[in-house]
Amino acid sequence: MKSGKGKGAVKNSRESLKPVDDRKVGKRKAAAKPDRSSKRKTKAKKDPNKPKRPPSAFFVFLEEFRATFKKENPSVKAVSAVGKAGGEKWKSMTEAEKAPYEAKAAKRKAEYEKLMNAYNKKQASTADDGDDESDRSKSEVNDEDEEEAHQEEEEEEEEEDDNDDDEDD
DNA sequence: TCCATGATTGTTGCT
DNA sequence: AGCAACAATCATGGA
Repeated sequence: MKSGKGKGAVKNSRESLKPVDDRKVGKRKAAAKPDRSSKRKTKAKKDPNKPKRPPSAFFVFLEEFRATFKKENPSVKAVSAVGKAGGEKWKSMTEAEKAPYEAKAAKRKAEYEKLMNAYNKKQASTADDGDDESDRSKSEVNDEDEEEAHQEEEEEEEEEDDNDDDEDD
């Protein structure tokens, strides 16, 4: 299935020349904030209900990749090893392969929005703390009754039509 | 003892 | 419209 659907777009994705762009990010990790008060993750204020960001397709793929990678490399210890390997492979994968991951990521995002809604409500409900009143928008949610339409399964299966006579790069 | 960092890319949120 | 920070992971190091 490696051929998959060339789609003609396969010609590109040759940026493998450079393992990493100049992004380097340097300090993108977690806002080096000398706030030891926080338990973990450097930040993470005291928002128990604050939904974390939905994992991108790459992260979804990474979750599975980590298992596989570790399985083949049980000796691996550095997280960067999986990150590099995963990133490299991710770039190697075609959009068709990333599609299922993106689909899951998209779903994850939908849940995130839902959680965000509930979180907003909670915030509005407990808008008691006087930490900062600057944030007054709050979205003005519709008070009570928010439970509705939870399970919204919409599996849009992307049929993978294998075009064998596709040119393999 | 315990938190932060490292490395990947994507996505979200704020300005 | 663009930039910045954060999402998981896990061993290791620094304080």
